[in-house]
Amino acid sequence: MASLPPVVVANTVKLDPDFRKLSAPSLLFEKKHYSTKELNSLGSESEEPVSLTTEGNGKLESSYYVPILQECMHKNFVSGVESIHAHIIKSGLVAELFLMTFLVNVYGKCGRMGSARKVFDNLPKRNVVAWTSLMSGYISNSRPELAISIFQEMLEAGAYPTNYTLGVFLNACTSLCDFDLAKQIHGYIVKYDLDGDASIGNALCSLYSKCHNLRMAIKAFERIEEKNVISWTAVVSACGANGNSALGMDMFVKMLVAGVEPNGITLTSVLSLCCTMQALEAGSQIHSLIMKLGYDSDLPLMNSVMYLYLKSGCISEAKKLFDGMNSVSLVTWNAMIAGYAEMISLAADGLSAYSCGIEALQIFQRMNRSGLKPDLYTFSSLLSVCSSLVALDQGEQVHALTIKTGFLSDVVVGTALVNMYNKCGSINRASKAFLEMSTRTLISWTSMITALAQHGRSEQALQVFEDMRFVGVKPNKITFVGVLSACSQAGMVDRAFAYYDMMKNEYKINPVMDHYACLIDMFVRLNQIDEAFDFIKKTNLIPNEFIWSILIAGCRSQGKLDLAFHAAEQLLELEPKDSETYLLLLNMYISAGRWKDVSRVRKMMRDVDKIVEWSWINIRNKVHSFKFSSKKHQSDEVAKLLDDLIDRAKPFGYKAETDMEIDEEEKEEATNSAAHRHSEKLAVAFGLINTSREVQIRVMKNIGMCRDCHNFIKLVSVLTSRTIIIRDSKRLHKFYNGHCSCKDFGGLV
DNA sequence: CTAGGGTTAG
Repeated sequence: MASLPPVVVANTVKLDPDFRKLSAPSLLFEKKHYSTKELNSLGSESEEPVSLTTEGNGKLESSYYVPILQECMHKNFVSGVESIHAHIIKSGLVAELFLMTFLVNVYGKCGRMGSARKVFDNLPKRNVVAWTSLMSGYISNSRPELAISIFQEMLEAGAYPTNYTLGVFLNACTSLCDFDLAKQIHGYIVKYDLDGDASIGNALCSLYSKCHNLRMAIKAFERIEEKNVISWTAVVSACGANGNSALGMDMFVKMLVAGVEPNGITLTSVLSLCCTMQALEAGSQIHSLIMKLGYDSDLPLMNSVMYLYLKSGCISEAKKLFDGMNSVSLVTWNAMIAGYAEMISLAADGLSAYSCGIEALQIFQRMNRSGLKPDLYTFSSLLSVCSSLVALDQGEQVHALTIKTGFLSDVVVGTALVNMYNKCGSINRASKAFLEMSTRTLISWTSMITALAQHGRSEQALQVFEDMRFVGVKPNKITFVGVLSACSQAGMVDRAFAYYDMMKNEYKINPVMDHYACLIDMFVRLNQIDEAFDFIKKTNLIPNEFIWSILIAGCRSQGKLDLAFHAAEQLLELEPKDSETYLLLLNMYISAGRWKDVSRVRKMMRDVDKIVEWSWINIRNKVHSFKFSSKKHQSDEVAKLLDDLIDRAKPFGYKAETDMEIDEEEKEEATNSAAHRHSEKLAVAFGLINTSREVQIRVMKNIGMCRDCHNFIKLVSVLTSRTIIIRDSKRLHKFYNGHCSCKDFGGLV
């Protein structure tokens, strides 16, 4: 459905400017509550709903059916609705306008638009509420374009829209992101001064929220004369959706002060704010409020509470909620899987990260056994877990499942697949997954560009970037990080600056630290340290920790130690929060024998959380983890293989460097066993022993690799003729035939 | 009777 011609609304069809008078009377019937048992008995064939019949000739009036239908709708009990519909026909009530109009609404809410349309077509008399219900049904069943054409049909039939109809129409525009169409109606609304109405104002608020105009969304909210709970909810979620959670919280507090009681939907929106703000304290207060207001059986709401606890690391709280739910939905399972997937990156050490990932995969298996079918959210979380664990085998299984369930064609799933293969070190399969996608978003393109750049395929990365521009997709700042890092890897200075200018001038994107880091990294790779410092001076750049680390690595590999120590002092002044940074400095001072500085850095390190070094390797669906350990703690087989490899590496010029983080008294032992101690060496050796020749070794490490291990693994790839992939906290290293895909500039410690 | 919500890839 293309956009509505502008004349239709404003001129051709006459609208009653005072249509607020036309709005329907309020609810005529009191709500009545039925137990689940009663409702279930309605669905069964054998039992007649005689219990509902009271007196007279056994004929029910339409007023009996409305609250029951409402209850069925609320519980999404579709067969109950159908059963009641059958009774309505039997009772000869099909001519009851109010009842049949309500049924249109109920069928729409239950996702049965075919039935809704049938009831609508057989209405004794069409009315604006039925038209509006039909529109609303199509919107909530993901066919907003049909809502627009129903609106046109309605106008052509000569019916007047009400404030509700215009609100619903705006919602259709919001779902379609058809802001031009919305503008036409908005013009009409402004002309007749209708934006003080809640139905219209609420819809305007959501509309502006969807087009990322928070200022206008708030303005629309403020213009509503009688703000109701929906208005407040709309503005709270508008703040959340546009990255201003704190303002959303303020709004929620204002709502409470104004004496408007939040409902389940409001509380869900507020919890989502707590989630993004990591506000566990506020979140648990909301949890109490939920219990107090009696919303503790609202499943979507409890899903949000559970997700907040998961994201805040309160696993036991989340599990308690999960186990306490008497029914769970797909969203519940998805939230659990996503929660554990998220925890991987927050985990303090390798082992707990790994167990979070395994937990996520096991939850998925339990979900499968419970008979629920996964959806795109399930798949994107699962693929992210496989990426984090560098679990190619499991990733392939998930890939197979996406084909089986038909979700492979989903753009989010396709992109997640590209990332999974990339992070598992298989750029070829990542490219294949990308090429097989039927539609691609900016994020898909950016993922592919970044993946190619990470694997050192700069020309291909830039080609994909040009293809992306050719098909009319507008790059953003993250795309340019990928582009600039491709140029940096290949040392293409001219092209790097051409793209840098393109970013600033053609796309009006202001450079951020990551862009500067790429350019500085490029100079460093070309051994142009002075140019790097010139660039910093020229742009008045205040380097961050990451940029200083790049500069230090460059100075060291060029033997410009004075400059390296100068940079190191600058870095120390930033008081890094990251113990890896201190390790780099410590390592430098140790190798220079500057023991005074060593103890100074050690003192500073005490205030920083110490990182435990971990590596793990996934072999035949089983994960083996290794930590920094001395020779006597290793298995004989691993120690023997490492000894052998070190001996064979020596003729190629390998010399074990002094270990980095050791105590003075350990210094003596360290020199001899340094090469044995780092976890990635142990994991690689274990992998070599336990896999066949054609299998690639995939190791994951929680902090950056050191230079010694990097040199050593390069030689191992020659000595054993194997491909070895190590993904550390900074990047992916793919070792093959004595070379690494990072071209030795992986920000090595 | 018609409006507002949760899990989402770089």
